[in-house]
Amino acid sequence: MSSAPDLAALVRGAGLRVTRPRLAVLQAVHDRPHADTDAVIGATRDLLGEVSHQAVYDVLRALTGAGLIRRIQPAGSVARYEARVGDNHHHVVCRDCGAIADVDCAVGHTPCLVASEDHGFVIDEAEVVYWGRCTECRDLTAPTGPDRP
Amino acid sequence: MSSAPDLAALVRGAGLRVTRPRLAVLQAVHDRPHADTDAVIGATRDLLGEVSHQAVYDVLRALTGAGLIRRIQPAGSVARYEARVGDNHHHVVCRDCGAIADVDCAVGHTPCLVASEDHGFVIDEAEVVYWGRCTECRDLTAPTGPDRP
DNA sequence: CGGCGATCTTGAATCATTCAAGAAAATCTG
DNA sequence: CAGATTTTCTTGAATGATTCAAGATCGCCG
Repeated sequence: MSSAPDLAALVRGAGLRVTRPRLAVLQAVHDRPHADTDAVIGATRDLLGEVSHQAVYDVLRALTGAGLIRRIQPAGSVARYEARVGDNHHHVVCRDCGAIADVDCAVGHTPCLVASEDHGFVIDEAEVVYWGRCTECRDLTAPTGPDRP
Repeated sequence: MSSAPDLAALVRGAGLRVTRPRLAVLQAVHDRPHADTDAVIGATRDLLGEVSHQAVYDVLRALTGAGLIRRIQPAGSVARYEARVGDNHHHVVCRDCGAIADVDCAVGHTPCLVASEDHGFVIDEAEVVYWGRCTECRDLTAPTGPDRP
Protein backbone atom coordinates (compact mmCIF):
# COMPACT_ATOMS: atom_id res chain seq x y z
CA MET A 1 0.00 0.00 0.00
CA SER A 2 2.17 2.77 -1.21
CA SER A 3 3.60 2.93 -4.67
CA ALA A 4 2.75 -0.55 -5.92
CA PRO A 5 -0.47 0.51 -7.66
CA ASP A 6 1.24 3.56 -9.17
CA LEU A 7 3.94 1.44 -10.69
CA ALA A 8 1.43 -0.92 -12.24
CA ALA A 9 -0.39 2.02 -13.73
CA LEU A 10 2.87 3.39 -15.08
CA VAL A 11 3.73 0.10 -16.74
CA ARG A 12 0.30 -0.35 -18.22
CA GLY A 13 0.16 3.27 -19.29
CA ALA A 14 3.32 2.71 -21.27
CA GLY A 15 1.61 -0.01 -23.25
CA LEU A 16 3.43 -2.84 -21.51
CA ARG A 17 2.01 -5.92 -19.87
CA VAL A 18 2.05 -5.80 -16.11
CA THR A 19 4.14 -8.60 -14.64
CA ARG A 20 5.68 -9.19 -11.27
CA PRO A 21 9.26 -8.96 -12.54
CA ARG A 22 8.53 -5.63 -14.20
CA LEU A 23 6.99 -4.15 -11.09
CA ALA A 24 9.84 -5.38 -8.95
CA VAL A 25 12.53 -4.08 -11.30
CA LEU A 26 10.81 -0.73 -11.59
CA GLN A 27 10.55 -0.57 -7.82
CA ALA A 28 14.22 -1.48 -7.47
CA VAL A 29 15.32 1.22 -9.86
CA HIS A 30 13.14 3.73 -8.04
CA ASP A 31 14.70 2.74 -4.73
CA ARG A 32 18.30 2.71 -5.89
CA PRO A 33 19.08 5.46 -8.36
CA HIS A 34 22.17 4.78 -10.50
CA ALA A 35 22.31 1.09 -9.59
CA ASP A 36 24.03 -1.16 -12.10
CA THR A 37 22.37 -4.23 -13.57
CA ASP A 38 23.83 -6.56 -10.98
CA ALA A 39 22.51 -4.42 -8.13
CA VAL A 40 19.11 -4.29 -9.79
CA ILE A 41 19.09 -8.06 -10.07
CA GLY A 42 19.90 -8.35 -6.38
CA ALA A 43 17.28 -5.83 -5.34
CA THR A 44 14.70 -7.48 -7.55
CA ARG A 45 15.37 -10.86 -5.97
CA ASP A 46 14.99 -9.32 -2.54
CA LEU A 47 11.51 -8.23 -3.54
CA LEU A 48 10.48 -11.26 -5.51
CA GLY A 49 12.56 -14.32 -4.76
CA GLU A 50 14.12 -15.99 -7.74
CA VAL A 51 14.29 -14.10 -11.01
CA SER A 52 16.52 -14.95 -13.91
CA HIS A 53 19.11 -12.37 -14.79
CA GLN A 54 17.91 -12.58 -18.36
CA ALA A 55 14.45 -11.49 -17.28
CA VAL A 56 15.93 -8.45 -15.56
CA TYR A 57 17.93 -7.58 -18.67
CA ASP A 58 14.77 -7.90 -20.77
CA VAL A 59 12.71 -5.83 -18.36
CA LEU A 60 15.34 -3.11 -18.13
CA ARG A 61 15.37 -2.89 -21.89
CA ALA A 62 11.58 -2.78 -22.10
CA LEU A 63 11.26 -0.12 -19.41
CA THR A 64 14.03 1.92 -21.01
CA GLY A 65 12.36 1.70 -24.40
CA ALA A 66 9.08 2.78 -22.87
CA GLY A 67 10.74 5.78 -21.26
CA LEU A 68 9.93 4.69 -17.70
CA ILE A 69 13.57 4.49 -16.72
CA ARG A 70 16.76 5.83 -18.19
CA ARG A 71 19.94 3.98 -18.93
CA ILE A 72 23.20 5.77 -18.22
CA GLN A 73 26.64 4.47 -18.93
CA PRO A 74 29.63 6.70 -18.25
CA ALA A 75 32.79 5.64 -20.06
CA GLY A 76 34.42 2.68 -18.36
CA SER A 77 31.33 1.78 -16.38
CA VAL A 78 28.72 -0.89 -16.79
CA ALA A 79 25.12 0.09 -17.52
CA ARG A 80 23.27 1.91 -14.77
CA TYR A 81 19.65 2.88 -14.47
CA GLU A 82 17.59 5.61 -12.89
CA ALA A 83 13.88 6.30 -12.63
CA ARG A 84 14.16 10.07 -12.79
CA VAL A 85 13.09 10.72 -16.36
CA GLY A 86 11.53 13.52 -18.31
CA ASP A 87 13.43 16.33 -16.66
CA ASN A 88 16.67 17.63 -17.98
CA HIS A 89 19.31 16.62 -15.52
CA HIS A 90 22.88 15.39 -15.76
CA HIS A 91 25.46 13.53 -13.69
CA VAL A 92 28.70 13.95 -11.81
CA VAL A 93 30.86 10.84 -11.93
CA CYS A 94 33.80 10.06 -9.67
CA ARG A 95 36.83 8.99 -11.66
CA ASP A 96 38.02 6.73 -8.85
CA CYS A 97 35.03 4.89 -7.42
CA GLY A 98 32.45 5.54 -10.12
CA ALA A 99 29.95 7.12 -7.75
CA ILE A 100 27.23 9.09 -9.50
CA ALA A 101 25.17 12.05 -8.34
CA ASP A 102 22.51 14.10 -10.07
CA VAL A 103 22.97 17.71 -11.07
CA ASP A 104 20.80 20.21 -12.84
CA CYS A 105 22.72 22.06 -15.48
CA ALA A 106 23.66 25.61 -14.57
CA VAL A 107 22.73 26.94 -17.97
CA GLY A 108 18.97 27.44 -18.13
CA HIS A 109 16.67 24.61 -19.12
CA THR A 110 18.21 23.43 -22.36
CA PRO A 111 21.91 23.41 -21.67
CA CYS A 112 24.22 23.33 -24.65
CA LEU A 113 21.37 21.91 -26.67
CA VAL A 114 22.46 23.88 -29.67
CA ALA A 115 25.69 22.57 -31.09
CA SER A 116 27.80 25.09 -32.95
CA GLU A 117 27.87 22.86 -35.99
CA ASP A 118 25.68 19.79 -36.24
CA HIS A 119 27.25 18.17 -39.33
CA GLY A 120 23.78 17.41 -40.64
CA PHE A 121 22.89 15.43 -37.54
CA VAL A 122 19.41 15.84 -36.14
CA ILE A 123 20.10 16.25 -32.45
CA ASP A 124 17.46 15.32 -29.90
CA GLU A 125 19.39 15.15 -26.65
CA ALA A 126 22.41 16.71 -25.02
CA GLU A 127 23.97 14.52 -22.36
CA VAL A 128 26.44 16.10 -19.97
CA VAL A 129 28.81 14.16 -17.75
CA TYR A 130 30.86 16.00 -15.18
CA TRP A 131 34.02 14.14 -14.34
CA GLY A 132 35.76 14.62 -11.02
CA ARG A 133 36.39 13.07 -7.67
CA CYS A 134 33.94 12.52 -4.87
CA THR A 135 34.60 13.63 -1.31
CA GLU A 136 35.66 10.21 -0.06
CA CYS A 137 38.07 9.45 -2.88
CA ARG A 138 39.61 12.89 -2.57
CA ASP A 139 40.26 12.35 1.11
CA LEU A 140 41.89 9.03 0.38
CA THR A 141 44.46 10.34 -2.07
CA ALA A 142 45.18 13.74 -0.57
CA PRO A 143 46.97 13.00 2.76
CA THR A 144 49.58 10.46 1.64
CA GLY A 145 50.02 9.42 -1.96
CA PRO A 146 49.60 5.64 -1.71
CA ASP A 147 51.17 4.64 -5.00
CA ARG A 148 52.53 6.96 -7.63
CA PRO A 149 56.26 6.41 -8.26
CA MET B 1 58.23 11.71 -44.35
CA SER B 2 56.02 14.28 -42.82
CA SER B 3 54.83 13.91 -39.30
CA ALA B 4 56.93 10.94 -38.24
CA PRO B 5 59.57 13.02 -36.44
CA ASP B 6 56.91 15.13 -34.77
CA LEU B 7 55.19 12.05 -33.40
CA ALA B 8 58.43 10.73 -31.95
CA ALA B 9 59.02 14.08 -30.30
CA LEU B 10 55.52 14.02 -28.92
CA VAL B 11 55.97 10.59 -27.45
CA ARG B 12 59.34 11.39 -25.96
CA GLY B 13 58.13 14.72 -24.71
CA ALA B 14 55.42 12.93 -22.78
CA GLY B 15 58.07 10.94 -20.94
CA LEU B 16 57.40 7.73 -22.82
CA ARG B 17 59.88 5.51 -24.63
CA VAL B 18 59.73 5.78 -28.38
CA THR B 19 58.84 2.47 -29.98
CA ARG B 20 57.60 1.52 -33.40
CA PRO B 21 54.21 0.32 -32.12
CA ARG B 22 53.69 3.60 -30.30
CA LEU B 23 54.51 5.70 -33.31
CA ALA B 24 52.30 3.60 -35.54
CA VAL B 25 49.35 3.68 -33.15
CA LEU B 26 49.69 7.42 -32.68
CA GLN B 27 49.83 7.86 -36.43
CA ALA B 28 46.78 5.65 -36.87
CA VAL B 29 44.75 7.62 -34.35
CA HIS B 30 45.83 10.86 -36.02
CA ASP B 31 44.72 9.54 -39.39
CA ARG B 32 41.40 8.10 -38.28
CA PRO B 33 39.69 10.22 -35.67
CA HIS B 34 37.11 8.31 -33.58
CA ALA B 35 38.34 4.90 -34.69
CA ASP B 36 37.62 2.04 -32.32
CA THR B 37 40.31 -0.27 -30.99
CA ASP B 38 39.82 -2.82 -33.71
CA ALA B 39 40.21 -0.22 -36.44
CA VAL B 40 43.32 1.10 -34.74
CA ILE B 41 44.76 -2.40 -34.64
CA GLY B 42 44.09 -2.77 -38.36
CA ALA B 43 45.57 0.60 -39.24
CA THR B 44 48.59 -0.09 -37.09
CA ARG B 45 49.23 -3.37 -38.86
CA ASP B 46 48.98 -1.63 -42.20
CA LEU B 47 51.80 0.62 -41.09
CA LEU B 48 53.91 -1.90 -39.25
CA GLY B 49 53.10 -5.46 -40.19
CA GLU B 50 52.31 -7.75 -37.31
CA VAL B 51 51.47 -6.24 -33.95
CA SER B 52 49.75 -8.01 -31.12
CA HIS B 53 46.40 -6.62 -30.15
CA GLN B 54 47.63 -6.57 -26.59
CA ALA B 55 50.42 -4.19 -27.58
CA VAL B 56 47.89 -1.86 -29.15
CA TYR B 57 45.76 -1.98 -26.02
CA ASP B 58 48.82 -1.18 -23.91
CA VAL B 59 49.91 1.63 -26.19
CA LEU B 60 46.46 3.16 -26.32
CA ARG B 61 46.39 3.16 -22.54
CA ALA B 62 49.86 4.68 -22.28
CA LEU B 63 49.13 7.40 -24.83
CA THR B 64 45.82 8.16 -23.17
CA GLY B 65 47.48 8.41 -19.78
CA ALA B 66 50.09 10.73 -21.21
CA GLY B 67 47.42 12.95 -22.69
CA LEU B 68 48.52 12.46 -26.28
CA ILE B 69 45.22 10.94 -27.30
CA ARG B 70 41.77 10.91 -25.79
CA ARG B 71 39.53 7.97 -25.18
CA ILE B 72 35.84 8.45 -25.84
CA GLN B 73 33.15 5.90 -25.22
CA PRO B 74 29.54 6.89 -25.85
CA ALA B 75 27.02 4.62 -24.14
CA GLY B 76 26.58 1.38 -26.01
CA SER B 77 29.77 1.80 -27.99
CA VAL B 78 33.22 0.28 -27.68
CA ALA B 79 36.18 2.50 -26.84
CA ARG B 80 37.18 5.01 -29.50
CA TYR B 81 40.18 7.29 -29.69
CA GLU B 82 41.05 10.68 -31.11
CA ALA B 83 44.21 12.73 -31.30
CA ARG B 84 42.57 16.10 -30.94
CA VAL B 85 43.34 16.92 -27.33
CA GLY B 86 43.75 20.00 -25.23
CA ASP B 87 40.91 21.96 -26.76
CA ASN B 88 37.42 21.92 -25.41
CA HIS B 89 35.34 20.10 -27.95
CA HIS B 90 32.52 17.61 -27.82
CA HIS B 91 30.80 15.02 -29.99
CA VAL B 92 27.61 14.29 -31.89
CA VAL B 93 26.79 10.60 -31.96
CA CYS B 94 24.35 8.89 -34.28
CA ARG B 95 21.95 6.65 -32.38
CA ASP B 96 21.67 4.26 -35.32
CA CYS B 97 25.13 3.76 -36.81
CA GLY B 98 27.29 5.19 -34.05
CA ALA B 99 28.99 7.72 -36.30
CA ILE B 100 30.78 10.47 -34.41
CA ALA B 101 31.58 14.05 -35.41
CA ASP B 102 33.30 16.85 -33.54
CA VAL B 103 31.51 19.96 -32.37
CA ASP B 104 32.61 23.00 -30.44
CA CYS B 105 30.16 23.85 -27.74
CA ALA B 106 27.92 26.79 -28.50
CA VAL B 107 28.31 28.21 -25.03
CA GLY B 108 31.61 30.06 -24.80
CA HIS B 109 34.79 28.27 -23.90
CA THR B 110 33.84 26.44 -20.73
CA PRO B 111 30.39 25.11 -21.46
CA CYS B 112 28.35 23.98 -18.53
CA LEU B 113 31.56 23.64 -16.57
CA VAL B 114 29.84 24.91 -13.46
CA ALA B 115 27.38 22.39 -12.15
CA SER B 116 24.49 23.84 -10.20
CA GLU B 117 25.30 21.57 -7.29
CA ASP B 118 28.49 19.55 -7.17
CA HIS B 119 27.65 17.29 -4.17
CA GLY B 120 31.19 17.85 -2.88
CA PHE B 121 32.73 16.50 -6.06
CA VAL B 122 35.79 18.26 -7.40
CA ILE B 123 34.95 18.57 -11.08
CA ASP B 124 37.72 18.81 -13.64
CA GLU B 125 35.95 18.12 -16.91
CA ALA B 126 32.54 18.51 -18.49
CA GLU B 127 31.89 16.04 -21.27
CA VAL B 128 28.99 16.71 -23.61
CA VAL B 129 27.50 14.12 -25.95
CA TYR B 130 24.87 15.22 -28.42
CA TRP B 131 22.63 12.33 -29.42
CA GLY B 132 20.83 12.30 -32.71
CA ARG B 133 20.79 10.80 -36.16
CA CYS B 134 23.23 11.38 -38.96
CA THR B 135 22.17 12.33 -42.46
CA GLU B 136 22.48 8.83 -43.89
CA CYS B 137 20.55 7.08 -41.16
CA ARG B 138 17.83 9.70 -41.33
CA ASP B 139 17.42 9.15 -45.03
CA LEU B 140 17.18 5.42 -44.50
CA THR B 141 14.29 5.51 -42.04
CA ALA B 142 12.31 8.45 -43.40
CA PRO B 143 10.97 7.26 -46.82
CA THR B 144 9.50 3.89 -45.91
CA GLY B 145 9.48 2.56 -42.38
CA PRO B 146 11.27 -0.79 -42.84
CA ASP B 147 10.14 -2.46 -39.65
CA ARG B 148 7.97 -0.90 -37.00
CA PRO B 149 4.64 -2.71 -36.66
C1' DC C 1 78.75 -1.34 -25.31
C1' DG C 2 76.30 -3.56 -21.63
C1' DG C 3 72.56 -3.56 -18.14
C1' DC C 4 68.25 -2.37 -16.25
C1' DG C 5 63.58 -1.80 -16.72
C1' DA C 6 59.91 -0.77 -19.65
C1' DT C 7 57.46 -2.76 -23.42
C1' DC C 8 55.91 -6.40 -26.71
C1' DT C 9 54.31 -11.43 -27.60
C1' DT C 10 51.67 -15.29 -26.69
C1' DG C 11 47.91 -17.49 -24.81
C1' DA C 12 44.33 -17.76 -21.73
C1' DA C 13 40.67 -15.74 -18.63
C1' DT C 14 37.02 -12.52 -17.27
C1' DC C 15 32.60 -10.69 -17.29
C1' DA C 16 28.74 -7.88 -18.93
C1' DT C 17 25.62 -8.61 -22.25
C1' DT C 18 23.21 -11.13 -25.82
C1' DC C 19 21.20 -15.25 -28.42
C1' DA C 20 18.09 -19.12 -28.69
C1' DA C 21 14.35 -22.35 -27.69
C1' DG C 22 10.88 -23.88 -24.92
C1' DA C 23 7.68 -23.10 -20.69
C1' DA C 24 4.69 -19.96 -18.31
C1' DA C 25 1.80 -16.19 -17.91
C1' DA C 26 -0.97 -12.00 -19.38
C1' DT C 27 -4.43 -9.97 -22.29
C1' DC C 28 -8.17 -10.41 -25.60
C1' DT C 29 -12.23 -12.74 -27.38
C1' DG C 30 -16.44 -15.43 -27.43
C1' DC D 1 -14.79 -18.01 -17.29
C1' DA D 2 -12.49 -21.04 -20.80
C1' DG D 3 -9.65 -20.84 -24.97
C1' DA D 4 -6.60 -18.75 -28.09
C1' DT D 5 -2.72 -15.83 -28.95
C1' DT D 6 1.13 -13.21 -28.13
C1' DT D 7 4.30 -11.57 -24.94
C1' DT D 8 7.33 -12.54 -21.35
C1' DC D 9 10.17 -15.51 -18.34
C1' DT D 10 13.52 -19.58 -17.66
C1' DT D 11 17.37 -22.20 -18.76
C1' DG D 12 21.69 -22.75 -20.75
C1' DA D 13 25.08 -21.47 -23.79
C1' DA D 14 27.71 -18.05 -26.74
C1' DT D 15 29.78 -13.72 -27.83
C1' DG D 16 33.28 -10.27 -27.76
C1' DA D 17 35.79 -6.39 -25.89
C1' DT D 18 39.03 -5.98 -22.56
C1' DT D 19 42.27 -7.60 -19.16
C1' DC D 20 45.74 -10.78 -16.72
C1' DA D 21 50.01 -13.22 -16.58
C1' DA D 22 54.69 -14.83 -17.72
C1' DG D 23 58.41 -14.74 -20.55
C1' DA D 24 61.09 -12.63 -24.55
C1' DT D 25 62.70 -8.30 -26.54
C1' DC D 26 64.07 -3.79 -27.08
C1' DG D 27 64.76 1.33 -25.81
C1' DC D 28 67.46 4.27 -23.12
C1' DC D 29 71.05 5.56 -19.69
C1' DG D 30 75.65 5.68 -18.22
